[in-house]
Amino acid sequence: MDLFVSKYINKIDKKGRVSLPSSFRNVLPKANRNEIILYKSIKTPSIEGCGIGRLEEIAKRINNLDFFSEDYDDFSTSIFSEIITTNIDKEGRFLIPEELKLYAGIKTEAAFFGQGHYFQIWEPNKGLKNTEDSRRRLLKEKKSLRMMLTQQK
Amino acid sequence: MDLFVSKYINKIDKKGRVSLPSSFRNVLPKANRNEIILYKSIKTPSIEGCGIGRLEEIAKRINNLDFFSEDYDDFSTSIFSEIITTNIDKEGRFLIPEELKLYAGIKTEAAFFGQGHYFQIWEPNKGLKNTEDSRRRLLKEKKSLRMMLTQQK
DNA sequence: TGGGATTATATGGGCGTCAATGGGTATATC
DNA sequence: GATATACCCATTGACGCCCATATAATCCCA
Repeated sequence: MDLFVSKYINKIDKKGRVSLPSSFRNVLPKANRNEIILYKSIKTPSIEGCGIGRLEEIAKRINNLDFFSEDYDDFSTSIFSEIITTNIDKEGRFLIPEELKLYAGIKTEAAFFGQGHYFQIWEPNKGLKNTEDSRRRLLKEKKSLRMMLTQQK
Repeated sequence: MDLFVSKYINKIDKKGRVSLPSSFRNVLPKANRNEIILYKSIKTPSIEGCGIGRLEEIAKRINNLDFFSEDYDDFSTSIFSEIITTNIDKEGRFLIPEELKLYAGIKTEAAFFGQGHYFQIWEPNKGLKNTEDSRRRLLKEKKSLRMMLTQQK
């Protein structure tokens, strides 16, 4: 499985360490299994994360923008300076930077939600509520959801 | 990781020394890990820096501008003639030239912002405000910051 | 197939190393 | 000699590495 799926709630210890769920670790490429990137989610009070391979793709994309445009600086600043790389120790744990914990309201526990090619980290209660809300919103759009799920090809 | 990412705020001591963040030092090629170049940012009151290897890349960027335009001379002059090389000591610290400190309004603390292939040094408050402004511009103009971050391939 | 043995995961804690910072002193530049 | 800069050493706190334990999952064999 090469996608981040399922959800897990792990504890943050006194040193601030938290285990990246084992199944998430296995999604990371063997070459860079000890480093991930984290950044503030744009739409929600949560942290998003993924392997560093993605960072190179992002860099490439930004490089294609006009270097002397204002957009270039805006993207470059909003992305590169806001992305945080963090190391995963031998036991599969990492540190969530204080600023990101504040942003997500995380204190003693972190809820990991697989999102396919990336994952989100939430304060557990907020995360669960967000899941319910998402589902509720989807069901309201019953028709389109059914189409999406059952449509062939 | 071969990109400048994240942000750090370091102190400038009485002698004017400031630590280049460890993760930034690691981006510099092992061959020239004790030397960086600094220059005034064209668009913002900040200092930009990178390894000396990037000089060629900067030259290329400028060359892509219309040679006969006013911009060409302006960029060429304001960047190349203003580039300053500075050495990094054994502890990873360097001196920010007085002229550049003045330009950026830096006094006792320097904020380092990763920008991918280069980095910026700001007076901390100005730098943080700039980050907010950048993000606000992107979101308001619906430029797809989210796409940039999550898009596949 | 049941139950003990082995392995993996999440978690806790000790300790050495490194990064950031401060300061003394030698060397150099003028 | 005065100022600036590089090298050396010291301190502090954070982080990485190592080891240990508990619980859960898996395996293995009679």
